[in-house]
Amino acid sequence: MGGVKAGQQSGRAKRLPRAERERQMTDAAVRVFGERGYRAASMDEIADLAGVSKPLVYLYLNSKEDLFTACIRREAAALVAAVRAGVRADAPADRQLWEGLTAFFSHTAEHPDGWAVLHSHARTGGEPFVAEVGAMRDEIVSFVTTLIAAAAREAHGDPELAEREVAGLAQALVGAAEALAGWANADPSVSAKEAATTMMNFAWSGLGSLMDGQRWSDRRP
Amino acid sequence: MGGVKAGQQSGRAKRLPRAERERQMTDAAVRVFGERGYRAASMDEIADLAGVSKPLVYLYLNSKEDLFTACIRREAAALVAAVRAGVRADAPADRQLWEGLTAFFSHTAEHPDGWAVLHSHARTGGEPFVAEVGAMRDEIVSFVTTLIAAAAREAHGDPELAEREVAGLAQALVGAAEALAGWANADPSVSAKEAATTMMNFAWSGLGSLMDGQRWSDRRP
Amino acid sequence: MGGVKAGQQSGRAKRLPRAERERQMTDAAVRVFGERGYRAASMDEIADLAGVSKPLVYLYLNSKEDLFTACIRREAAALVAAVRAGVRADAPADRQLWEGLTAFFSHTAEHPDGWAVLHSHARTGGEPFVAEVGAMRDEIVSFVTTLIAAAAREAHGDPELAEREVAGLAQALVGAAEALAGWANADPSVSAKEAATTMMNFAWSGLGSLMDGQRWSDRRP
Amino acid sequence: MGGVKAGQQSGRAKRLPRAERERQMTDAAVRVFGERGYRAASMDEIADLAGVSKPLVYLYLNSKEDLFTACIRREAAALVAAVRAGVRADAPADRQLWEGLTAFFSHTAEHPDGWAVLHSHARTGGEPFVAEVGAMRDEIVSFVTTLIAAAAREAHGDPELAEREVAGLAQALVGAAEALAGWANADPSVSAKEAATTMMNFAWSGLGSLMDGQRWSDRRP
DNA sequence: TATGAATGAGGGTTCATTCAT
DNA sequence: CATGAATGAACCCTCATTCAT
Repeated sequence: MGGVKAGQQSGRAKRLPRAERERQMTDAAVRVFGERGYRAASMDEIADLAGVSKPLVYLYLNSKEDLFTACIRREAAALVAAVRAGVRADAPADRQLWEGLTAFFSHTAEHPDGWAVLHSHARTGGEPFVAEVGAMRDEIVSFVTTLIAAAAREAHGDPELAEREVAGLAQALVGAAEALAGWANADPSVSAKEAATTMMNFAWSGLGSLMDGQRWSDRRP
Repeated sequence: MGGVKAGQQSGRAKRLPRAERERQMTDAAVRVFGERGYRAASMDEIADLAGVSKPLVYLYLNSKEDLFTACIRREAAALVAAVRAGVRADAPADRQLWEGLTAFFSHTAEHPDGWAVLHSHARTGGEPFVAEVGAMRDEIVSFVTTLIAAAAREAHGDPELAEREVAGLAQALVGAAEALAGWANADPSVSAKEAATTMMNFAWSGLGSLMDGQRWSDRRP
Repeated sequence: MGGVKAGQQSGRAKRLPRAERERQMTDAAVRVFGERGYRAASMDEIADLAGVSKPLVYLYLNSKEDLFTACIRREAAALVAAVRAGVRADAPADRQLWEGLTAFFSHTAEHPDGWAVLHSHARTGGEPFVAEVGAMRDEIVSFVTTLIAAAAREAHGDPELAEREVAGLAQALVGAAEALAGWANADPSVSAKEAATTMMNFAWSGLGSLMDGQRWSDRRP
Repeated sequence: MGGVKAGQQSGRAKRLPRAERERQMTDAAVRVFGERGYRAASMDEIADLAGVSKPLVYLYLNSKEDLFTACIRREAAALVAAVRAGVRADAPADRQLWEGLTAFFSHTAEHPDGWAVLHSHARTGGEPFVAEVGAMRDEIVSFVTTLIAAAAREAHGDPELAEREVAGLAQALVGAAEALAGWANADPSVSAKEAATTMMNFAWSGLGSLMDGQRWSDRRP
């Protein structure tokens, strides 16, 4: 069943500059952490997959915790960069949101292990990792919030959204996107664009209604 | 560091009927699994917190895997029951949805460890556990889907929602609700009703627009 | 694979006189010890197969070691009794030996677990058990020795067998018989009489030659 | 009680090449398995006697089962090699048999733990081990059979031994030899040559009679 | 007579980590 | 730069045995 293939454990590894070796190791680590989770991953498997000996991993990356942190940082940075790169700053806000979502779904689909590290595993490994991934989430939430505010100004001039309301909305939005990412990645026939469009359909008109001052009420007219 | 306080490890545990001991053990297990995750949880800590010796845990619950499965089943059943109990079947669909969401947010807020087991940990522990929570999730998704369909019929007669579209929407909705649960539980000042209302505001009008045939489009008019 | 079927673990066991309960337990113990060996056998399985609770086993048989000892004693006594019963004291010595062998092969074939306890397991469980089964072996060896001596007197008047020589012969004889028992029991088409006849063919003429003073020599004529 | 003296458990073990450490470990394992049996032996004791930590044993030998199998293989190979080395191929068949027996008794006397592993313990540890020793036993039986056949041709031209008869004889012979080995090893005053001679006296003339067509019969003339 | 409830002790196995070369 | 050799600590699990009814 799902297994990580063995690395090239052929004798002595060729000498390489440190930066590249570190990249190899982090690559391997992301794969193993992504497939197994933090606790279930073993440094043995990581070193083996990277094609180096365990002491070298410790020499460069210091400890399992540090290695995992490095994975989180790298994958988070890559995801944020991908989203940023996918957005044209001069486009209208809704278009920017759609582009960002598309980039998000594309990137997570192409880097499932990295996404698993961020989404599934970093949140179950205890405080230090949660904080690490929280930083990225905040960055994305803030980006989305900016877009929503921009859209609100574009379309309505005076958005009647309280700050607390926005916070909840952002959580819901990001959570919905994350769930959709899982769904889209599990079914290869779902493209990133399709997922992004579903999100827009789901969220955009709701946001619009909110900005128009409409609220759902449990008291019927 | 988050820690579970030690149980009464004083001498021999008082004799109790099996059913009650089993409940104690499962209680402890939910707490430890919820705080640490499946792999990081130790049977020693669970036994200690339950105030019994490890062999008794094994005698009654058989293995770590079985114990975790038992936790998942119990917490899933409790959550589903809470949601069902919170809904008045004769209310309008949107009201039912709001009631269900309120019950959902209430229950997860009152049972954070159980919710962590279901939401965070069961999904990272490998196939058997994923299947176990999947069943619950399906049950909830199906419940939500029914409500949406009912609302669509009530309000629009002829919902133009393709099946694939509904699948994506359900994922997004449930994902949003789960994310909101995390947010609401982290901030005690957010009540379950507030979270439910946020969800309704976010989702209900969007669903309405969809049912009216409106779609977001990346081509501007 | 080889497994011991579960006993009647139906609720509370009926009250029985102690002697019979002890027999049930020893029966079960012989079966489990025979199949698994001393260390691998578990008191749980024995109690279960006997259809009683574990404390009762301890109440009657005291400990695992005592229980195993009781098994050895019982099976050894049964085997010796079977061999004695199979021999007519007024027959010629060779006939007596054949009858004894036949009884031996019959009994071991009919009680494979008991035989396994004596032959395979009692000898690997450390000093106390070895001594126990050694007593039986000595008894049989002494019986055989008597027969050989009788035969020698019958046929030759003056047996030229040194005592040490007899000791080695007896070991070889009994070892051969034990090995044949394993062979015969493994193949159901081999009857006890056939095995006994093989033994006689193998051993009797050799003994005869010895008693006639013939010896094998490594110096060729 | 028979005990294995503690190894040098002082601090960190000196660095040694893997092959040598493996040999040390297997040596220790043979001793402990030989004295205690498979189940009763503990990896702790083996590691301690080998003067290394338990993880190293697992790193090199993989598991208790694999370690036991390695012991069986090594001791079986050594025994077979010793017997082969003791036999001059150009000697007459009976002389060859005597030489083989002498080598057999010598080797088992010098390696009592190895012999205990093969004879006593490998046969009670379940299928995998039984198969492993079975191979060796077959090799020896086949060797002996060849010798008997050769002797038969040398002396009698036309041996009238049915195949089934030979099978039984081989079992008896090997069983007798094994029993004699136990007897000889228990009494240090019995030399290997003496044991071998006893076997020849016991078996050779009997075989000769058989090949001459004589059979024991339970019907007296 | 008989048992359900409970445990101390130990066994096999794995893992993150370090030392010495 | 890179590794083979080595381990302390912990974990899951089982077992013989006892206590209280």
